[in-house]
Formats: sequence, C-alpha cells, structure tokens
Amino acid sequence: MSSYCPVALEILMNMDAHTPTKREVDALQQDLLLLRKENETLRFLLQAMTTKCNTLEQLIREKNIQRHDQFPVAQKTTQFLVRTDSKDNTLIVKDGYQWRKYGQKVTKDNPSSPRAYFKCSLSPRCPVKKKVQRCMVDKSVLVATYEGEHNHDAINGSPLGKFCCSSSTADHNNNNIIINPINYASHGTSANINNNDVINIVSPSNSSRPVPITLDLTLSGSTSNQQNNGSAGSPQNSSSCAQNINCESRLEDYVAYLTKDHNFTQTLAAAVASSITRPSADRQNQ
DNA sequence: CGCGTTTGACCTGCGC
DNA sequence: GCGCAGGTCAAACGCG
Repeated sequence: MSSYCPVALEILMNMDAHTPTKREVDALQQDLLLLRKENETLRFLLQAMTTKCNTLEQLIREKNIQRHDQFPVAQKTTQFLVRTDSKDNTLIVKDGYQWRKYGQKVTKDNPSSPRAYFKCSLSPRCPVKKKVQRCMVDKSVLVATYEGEHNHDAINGSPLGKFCCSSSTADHNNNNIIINPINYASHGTSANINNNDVINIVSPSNSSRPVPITLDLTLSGSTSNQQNNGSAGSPQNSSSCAQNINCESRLEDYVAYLTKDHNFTQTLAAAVASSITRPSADRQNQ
C-alpha cells in the first residue's frame, strides 16, 4: 500500500488529543482522494479479471462444442488501443483504411464519450466495421474495435488495419501510438467485448511519478495464433512490451506474474477489504 | 453538387 | 410483455 496511509493514520490517531489544523485536514482530504482513486482503479481490475474468467470459461465450453460439432470459424473481432493527443477530441483512428461513419451512440458504461460506428468504404463489399470510443480510464486512449476481415488491401499497408499484432507500435505514418492489440474470437458473442478489458494502473509504489501500466487482459493462445496465421503480420516487438505485462502469454502467466508481485497482491487485498468494509461509507459520500 | 458527418428515429436482442 | 441499451438507418446539414 502507498506511503500516505501511515500519515493519515497518525493524524487520525491524534484527532482526539487536539483540534486538527487546516494543514492536517487538507492532508487527510488529499489522502482520501488518493485512496478513492486507487480503490476505483482496483475495482476496475477486479471486474476485468472476473470478465476475463467468464470469457475463458465461455471459450472452453465453445471449444468443447466445436470438438463434437464442426462449427464454421467465427468472425474475428480485434480490439486496439490507440494513444492519441489528449487535446484531440475526434474519434479518428488512422489505420490505413477509409471509413464512413454511420452512427454515434452514448453508451451506458462510458457516458462521457460517445461510441462512433464506422464501415470500411475502401471497397463497397468490404464487411469490416469499426467501433471507436475513448477509454474510460485514460481519455487520451482510443479503443478501436474491428469486426470482420478486409477483403482488400490497405491504402498504406498499416499494420493496425491489417490486424497485425505489434504491441506498443508507433504508427509513424499516422501519429498514433498503438498501445495494445486485443484479440477475440467472438463466436457471435460480441457482448464479451468490454472496455473493462483495458486498464491503466498507476503504480502504487511510485506515487511521485505515476507510471501507467497497460494490462492486456485478453485471451492469448488459440485466438492470437489464429490471428497470426490469418494475416501477414509482423512479429511481436518484445522490447516494446516492457510496460505491458507479457502480451502473448497465457492467462496462467498473468496470474503467476500478478501473484508474484508483492505490491499488487497487497494492494488488491487492501482494495477488496476496503470494498467490503466501506461500501456504506462510499455510498454516503456519493 | 457530391461526399462525409451528424443526429434523431427506429430496430433488435436481452433481462426482468 | 415491457423497458432498456446497443446497433443501424436515413434525412438533414456542412464543407470543399
């Protein structure tokens, strides 16, 4: 847990002894704000891991069904995170294809930024659709969800449009930074795609200069293999994965990595405990 | 004038 | 059956 807790505790312990000064009240309010932020982030993380578990279970069930009954291969759904200029309010992801916007909708899970719907207009019969929405956690990140596969080439052969996986790739042609490709075999369950699968965590061990960590909480293995086989993709850029947690490893690797991280387990445990013990207090504050 | 965007209306699926 | 939310349509509008 972060270093501000003992300070707040000390002030709280001495509350009865004397009237708190304005400085102490400010410090407490600051701590409360930080704790709320941290709590919020960890709730997202917990929710994302639950979603991931459900998705994995669903995938296993469907794999078992496929083994007995040869279903046709489902349409591919791929999600990218694209870092843009935070001052840029447009929902444009320059990916080498030409898109026609056909709708925009405010969604319940992220009411502050509407979701834009695009169809590929490079080829009249191209079935690919794209949904773009700002990330709820980091407004400078666009979440672009592609459905289907292009039946033609891109204008400039951009890796993003081709669904080639390259984590944290700089799209030099278009001034976008592709943070993370997230792959789904939707199997007709597009409801599995959830913004909660993308989380930026501010490292609690370095509160002076927060380092955002992007978790790729997607299923790897079969789905990503399928993707790599299906496109002329470039290999994973291992060096650029430095801030990503093992983009290509399996779920077990994520769990192993996270459980080995002492800071993470401590923070998660504290957050869960806090969520259990303080829900009424949170409600009162809202 | 043509093309792309905007936006309200409509459709559809899902949960209760 | 009803309500809600996500997705799509299409008329209106703006811009080059």
